[in-house]
Amino acid sequence: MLRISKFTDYGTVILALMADNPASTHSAASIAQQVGLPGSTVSKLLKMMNRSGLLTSCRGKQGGYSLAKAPQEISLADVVEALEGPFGVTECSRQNGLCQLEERCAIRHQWQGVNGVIHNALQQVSLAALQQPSTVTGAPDFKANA
Amino acid sequence: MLRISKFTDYGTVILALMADNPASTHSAASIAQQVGLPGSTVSKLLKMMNRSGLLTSCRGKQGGYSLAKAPQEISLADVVEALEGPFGVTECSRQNGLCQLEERCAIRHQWQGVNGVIHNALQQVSLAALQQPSTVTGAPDFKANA
DNA sequence: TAATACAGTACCAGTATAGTCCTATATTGA
DNA sequence: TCAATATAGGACTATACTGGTACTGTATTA
Repeated sequence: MLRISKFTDYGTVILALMADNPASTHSAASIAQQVGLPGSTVSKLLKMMNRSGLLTSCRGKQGGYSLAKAPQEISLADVVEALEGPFGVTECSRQNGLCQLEERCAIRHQWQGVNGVIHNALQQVSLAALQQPSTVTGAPDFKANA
Repeated sequence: MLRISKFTDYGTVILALMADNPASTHSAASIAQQVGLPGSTVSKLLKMMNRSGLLTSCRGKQGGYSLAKAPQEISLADVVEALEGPFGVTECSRQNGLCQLEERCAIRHQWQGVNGVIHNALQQVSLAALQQPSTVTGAPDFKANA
């Protein structure tokens, strides 16, 4: 299924919330309360995004998580890769050698092109853009060069 | 995971093969032999794509499957929808009422925008384009209207 | 030193995926 | 009419992934 996981979806919701106050630190509990998700789930997500470098963390009283970069500098592609691993809409666009059809596949390069277009689309949407009423629009631009 | 299923991947390979000879009928067995996939799997895929209206079928001797439309008129979006159901990269862009966060989600409309961009990208790649050496390129066009 | 909050990991249930198999039905040609 | 071919429609299985929970450990602060 061409769909992001719920975790990634939740991740973007959490990050968008944090982007409202990029300077302050947010505890897992307070985030969970605000987005309406189980604390354990939110905590797991925050840990994953911290390990991927999207967040910074601080333990102890007054501890919590903060954005590691400015909201303008974190894209949806970053979030997807942080929570789902290397980007790739097909087996072959993720890593060579995974697909049994690789040798005889006639359309591998075309899928890799599509992969790039979708990746690009996600890269162009930042956390800052997510906060705007309706930021994402327009159609991709394709060229038939043959 | 933002990835098409193997079935969808196989489906595009099969359709691209059929698009080489759009006029003739292809039996499941001959297709399986050519693409190097198990006959039962190919047969299942062909049945699904037939039911979705991408193919037409004919039983009996000399029977088989043919493309229901010209290769130019079948897009990757059509194939994805035929084999994976309604298009949607998030729960909320697939159908209303599926996501528990729907009420309080601040970024739902932005994701729906991203969904549209990706759908558009897939719609612009036809089976005919898949046959070309390197057809898909370019970056999507975004507008920040706020 | 106790409370707070993150770090890491293991675990479980539910669901999706990929693949196989079996029976039924339609078509064709001898 | 009969037999061979080929699709139609399922049921079924094993595996992997997903989403969610729980538990133990560690760092920070008052």
